[in-house]
Amino acid sequence: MASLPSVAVNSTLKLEQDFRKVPTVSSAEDKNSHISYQRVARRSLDPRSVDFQEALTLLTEAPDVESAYYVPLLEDCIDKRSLCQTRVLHCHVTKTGWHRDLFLSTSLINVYAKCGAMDDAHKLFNILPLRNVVTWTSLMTGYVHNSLPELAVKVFCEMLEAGAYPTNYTLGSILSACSALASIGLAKQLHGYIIKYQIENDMSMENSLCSAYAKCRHLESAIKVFQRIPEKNVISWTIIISGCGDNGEAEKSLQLFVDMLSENVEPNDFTLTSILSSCCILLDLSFGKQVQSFCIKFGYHSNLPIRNSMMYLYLKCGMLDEARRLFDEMETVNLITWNAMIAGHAQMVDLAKNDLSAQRSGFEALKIYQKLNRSNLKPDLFSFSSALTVCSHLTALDQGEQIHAQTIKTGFLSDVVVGSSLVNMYNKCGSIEKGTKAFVEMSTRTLISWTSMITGYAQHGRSKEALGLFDDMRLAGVKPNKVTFVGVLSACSRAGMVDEALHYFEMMKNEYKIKPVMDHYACIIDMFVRLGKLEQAFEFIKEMDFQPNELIWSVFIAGCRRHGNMELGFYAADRLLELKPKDAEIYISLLNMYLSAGRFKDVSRIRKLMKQEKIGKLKDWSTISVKDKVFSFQPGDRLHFQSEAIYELLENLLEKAKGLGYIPENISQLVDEEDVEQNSYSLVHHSEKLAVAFGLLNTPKGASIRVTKSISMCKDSHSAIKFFSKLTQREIIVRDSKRLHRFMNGGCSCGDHGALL
DNA sequence: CGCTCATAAT
Repeated sequence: MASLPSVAVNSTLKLEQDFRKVPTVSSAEDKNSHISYQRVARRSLDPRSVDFQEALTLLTEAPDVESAYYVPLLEDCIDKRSLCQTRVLHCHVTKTGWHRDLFLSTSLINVYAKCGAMDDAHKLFNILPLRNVVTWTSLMTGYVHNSLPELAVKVFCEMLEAGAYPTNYTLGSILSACSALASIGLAKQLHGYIIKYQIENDMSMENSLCSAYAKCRHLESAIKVFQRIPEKNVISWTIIISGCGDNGEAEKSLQLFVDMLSENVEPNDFTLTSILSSCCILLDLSFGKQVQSFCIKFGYHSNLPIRNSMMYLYLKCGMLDEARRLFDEMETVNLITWNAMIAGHAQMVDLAKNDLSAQRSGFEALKIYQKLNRSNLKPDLFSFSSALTVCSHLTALDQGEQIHAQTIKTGFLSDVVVGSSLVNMYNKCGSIEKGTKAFVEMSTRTLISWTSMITGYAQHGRSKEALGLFDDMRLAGVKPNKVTFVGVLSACSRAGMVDEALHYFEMMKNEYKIKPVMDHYACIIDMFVRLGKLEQAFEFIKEMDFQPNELIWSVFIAGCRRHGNMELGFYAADRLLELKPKDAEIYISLLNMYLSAGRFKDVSRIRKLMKQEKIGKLKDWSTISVKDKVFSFQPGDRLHFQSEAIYELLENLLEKAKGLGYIPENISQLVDEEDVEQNSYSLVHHSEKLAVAFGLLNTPKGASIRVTKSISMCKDSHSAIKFFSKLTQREIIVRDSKRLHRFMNGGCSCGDHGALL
């Protein structure tokens, strides 16, 4: 090549100083003056030497410029993701006439795409007098990377119509659009093109094809493609490992990881995070720990995604302290770290409802969420939906409302998942009105949103609204699933709508081909039981395709007690005991049944069984949150600092309630013998009464009281709190292990069939 | 010449 023009030489001289600062210059590259100039030009873009504008000036003045000279400038635009600078460069290219160069135009499309400016990219594409397959592919890739896979497909079709032949690059790009769209039809078509156009077997493209099948949930096809890749690289393995994990074959993905190692393919950070994600699915901490040592061995120990995944694995396995240790050790964290911590603590609330420490981890989740807010990161839809889910479990309406406000401010409210979490939160916190409002204001609704609202109405005893919404949902073209039908059937059950219930039950089976599960039967049986139609309930139990479970018998027995059909009750009790239940609540309810029937032989039989089966004590506790602090109460609790005031208020209220017709029931039935010994009979109150009294004392007049309780409310507390709501003119919400109770003005939303014990 | 492949969470 001809010697460099004087101006360029000057710039070389100027830049040599910079070369001295940068020691890594390969002599091989220097032999080629072409590349050397590129290096110079690239160096010239270093902000320490010459700015971008100056580099452009150099190029303007330089003779014999080749299009490749622009490469460093193009790269600089990509590095900086600077749309502004890209436009300047584009102008320059146009002015100097280089825009006629296909290489440069294609590169510019690519740069615009990398800057996220697909409008500019496509405009430029439209005015090009000439296009080749690379130009088309660049535009398509731009759409894929900017999360517009539909448009990528559109461009692909236009390209075929224009008569251009796709290459392996084109197919690779469009296959990743296909992955994003998860469209199996498209995947198969593209696979067909590969064969039809005899596109050269290229490992990248085969990887993309494998990934597309996996993302379309056609794991078998993905595995076939994978097996046929002659030279599998680490990416091929990573695709199939994560594909198995995503498609319910987590064990298989662990096996593949082992296979990969035995074929001497070294995993990278992507592989290791994928495999840790599979460990999360399987809750396989021991495999996870082995992977952890791999991470150290291969030098990924401080890799953030890996640390996040490892931390999440500990969280998933319930080892919160270990996870916290990892969290504290991290010098850098990202939003995913925070979200994993929030979600990890949030799931604990779900796991064991009868465990106070699990409840505490819910509050810990909210604390972490608040810390995130004080950090330099901003919560996203994952943070919001997890935090809202926690609020719904904890009946923490105040915190939930604060988060609602934040979702509005940040614009995340429009997200369907956030919207659904919000609806769910309000409904679970006992505010069906706010839940409805949030639901109505959603711009789009998914199956989950509809189901959540239908279930909300059903839980609040608003059967008509629940069924009306179910019709709306079907009109909107959303297909109900089995969870939706649990909501629908429980709405019918609550309202005693026998014909409707049976109609929907048949609809579910015939029209939607959903096989009824235990919860569906439980709704129907509960309905007959509520109506006192025990024989019909019993017939239904006998007709079921499978053995009734503990829930079915419990519901049935509660009905037998209520309606005084003890013969059926005793029969059902024996069937229930055959299932060897582990739930203390079940035994207590049987004890109560035999006690009230005066069958003391059976009482001692049950007590003996409880010892045999090692059934622990009934763990009754309630929590209430006041001003962001959580207070928990146990039955007969006198340890609390406000004990005296609480008991005084309770006695006072109970006295007044008696005047209005409250009849205390023998609550000693529910308390274990030890407890009775420790406290005199009349002073033992169940935890929810104490929590409600505490709430009345510590919240402003007229404020709602929200309590969560570990087990079902008993009839006595239920009746008492109804009177409390009338006497104090307060709304009192108690979420127990089975139901939502909203007490207002002497009534309860559960329709008085809620107390099982 | 330039354009393609994969990861962590609700």
